Amino acid sequence: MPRQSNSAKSAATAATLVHQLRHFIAGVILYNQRVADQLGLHPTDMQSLHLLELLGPMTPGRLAECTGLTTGGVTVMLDRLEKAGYARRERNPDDRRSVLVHLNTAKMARVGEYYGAINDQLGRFLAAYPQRELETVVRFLTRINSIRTPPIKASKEKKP
Amino acid sequence: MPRQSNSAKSAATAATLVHQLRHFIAGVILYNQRVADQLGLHPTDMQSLHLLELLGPMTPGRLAECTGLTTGGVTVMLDRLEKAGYARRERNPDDRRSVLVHLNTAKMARVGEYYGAINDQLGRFLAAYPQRELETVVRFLTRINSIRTPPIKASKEKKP
DNA sequence: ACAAAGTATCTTATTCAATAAGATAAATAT
DNA sequence: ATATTTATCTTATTGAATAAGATACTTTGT
Repeated sequence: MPRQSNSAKSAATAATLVHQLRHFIAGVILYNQRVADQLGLHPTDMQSLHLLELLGPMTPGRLAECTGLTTGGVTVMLDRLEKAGYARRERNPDDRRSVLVHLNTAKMARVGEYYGAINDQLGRFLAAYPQRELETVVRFLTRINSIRTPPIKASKEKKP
Repeated sequence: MPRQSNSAKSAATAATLVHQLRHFIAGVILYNQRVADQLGLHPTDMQSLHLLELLGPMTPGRLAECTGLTTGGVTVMLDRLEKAGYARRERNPDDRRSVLVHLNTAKMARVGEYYGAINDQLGRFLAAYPQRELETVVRFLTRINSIRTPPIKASKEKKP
């Protein structure tokens, strides 16, 4: 067997990494879908709840950007989430045209229970994992998250 | 500042990791949504294309399991994908009730172009990354992917 | 200070993906 | 052989998301 050059080896590692990452993502998307189903929500709703948890209260407009929905779509989604008690609109002190979406933390705790099984498994997995390696992974993720995501236009191709 | 115990430190690392992971996932979901938009597809369609790429040809039934759709939903999605030339149904040699969904690789290459920008960035990022650390990350992802995902029922809560 | 332009959200009519329930056909079990 | 199970498809229906435009507030330019 011919020995690999360092760069070939590194390319192979990168390819494996991408592959494992894609598997991971596919699994997460399916899991989210299942949880959403259980809660009577849509993947889009789940995504919004996650975003609000991660980034804190934000305007419907920003939520539209972060979910890829139109602002009209966000309006009806918020009506839905508000009616079901997941979130509420509060006036934005900085701009009276605007509104801030806040989560209902009690309700979110209930949502969290649906992630309980996977959280437990993940918790045990991580607790048993070598600290040094976890730190390496954290660094990796943090850096990858800081990559400015790319020049994708938010809108559809127009036919000319 | 009080010094942290090792287990406290490890718990903190785990929490950071989960947080970064959630950010990563939210970003990926948004990106997928954007690409789907561009292609005139739905997130569900994208997910199916990804699954078929990752796992190879499979039956509509398995696709239903992996996407969380009903089999009827898969049927119409496949009609859609087939009409648009992304995939085709071929008879399953092992079971004549059944069918295998194959991707159109030429068309998938075109889909890949929409991931071009991010792939380039990711490629450069990974090429510049220390090989040892990438290997650590690959190991991490591989193990996390092998965790048998959890006891979530595929169906909605019934009201009793 | 005022009008014009810009921005943020909401409204409404419409479209079409997804579901639910059941039909069809083939495989497996009794 | 017949019954049961499994795999996909069909059809009617629902409702999420869009597109286009309305409303309300802010900012900018004169």
